[in-house]
Amino acid sequence: MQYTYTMGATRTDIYTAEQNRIAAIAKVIGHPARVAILQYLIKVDSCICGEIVDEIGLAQPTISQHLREMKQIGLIRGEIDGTKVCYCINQDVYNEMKQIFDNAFGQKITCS
Amino acid sequence: MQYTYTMGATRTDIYTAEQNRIAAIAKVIGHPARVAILQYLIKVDSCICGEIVDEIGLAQPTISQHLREMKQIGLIRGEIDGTKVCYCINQDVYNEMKQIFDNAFGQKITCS
DNA sequence: TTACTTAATCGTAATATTGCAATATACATA
DNA sequence: TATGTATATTGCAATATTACGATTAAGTAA
Repeated sequence: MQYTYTMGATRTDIYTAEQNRIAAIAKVIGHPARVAILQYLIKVDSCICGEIVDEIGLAQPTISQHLREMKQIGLIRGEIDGTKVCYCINQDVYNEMKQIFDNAFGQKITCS
Repeated sequence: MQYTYTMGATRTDIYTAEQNRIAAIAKVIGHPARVAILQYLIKVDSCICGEIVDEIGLAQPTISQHLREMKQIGLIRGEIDGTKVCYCINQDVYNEMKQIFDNAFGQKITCS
């Protein structure tokens, strides 16, 4: 027998592109380290990777990994400046994220 | 040497309660099946578990598992009605979720 | 009581995520 | 060139998540 799914992995094939996109963005926010990074970037506008490492309190490779995930969905951008990398929020994707929770789910209906 | 972390698990201890709460809510939205369930519940207002199973296209135990996660953060409620369970959105937590992405991250600043 | 319906739970297999040490890379400086 | 600085990558250990078959539990109906 052939399976239409892969054991353990999310079945992205049975959802719409919008549902997968919403989930991908929410998933990135779904870790407190990345919430903290996002809040910090909002506060300071832009900063180098080392500042984020100091701010959050995780090891440098762990922060680097979280930053990569945030970059992959386009939520932040990293600009190389010598040996340093300056990170800032990508306004377009940040706004997309906000729109999702404003509009994508529509207005709330009363629960009976 | 003693470690202050548990290998593989998220270090919730180094974040604020708000950061952990935001992450917990976003994490639940961070799977397309749960996005689809939420959208469906918004559309039909309330329905029994079996309808969700038919709608989404995952096995019944898998849907049951997703529903439990949504219940755990309070996003939905399940009311037993005979052999059936009627699910609906919990307006309070739904609004909290929306507030988070309206207010918690503040207004966007321009990226240099 | 027996059979059916509905949904939750258990058990399991597989992938995904989290975290860090060690290392690699790339630039800067002496 | 050699040393230092800053960040990314690799490798690994451990936990977490996803998915489903089998079973259980609880109500309903014959």
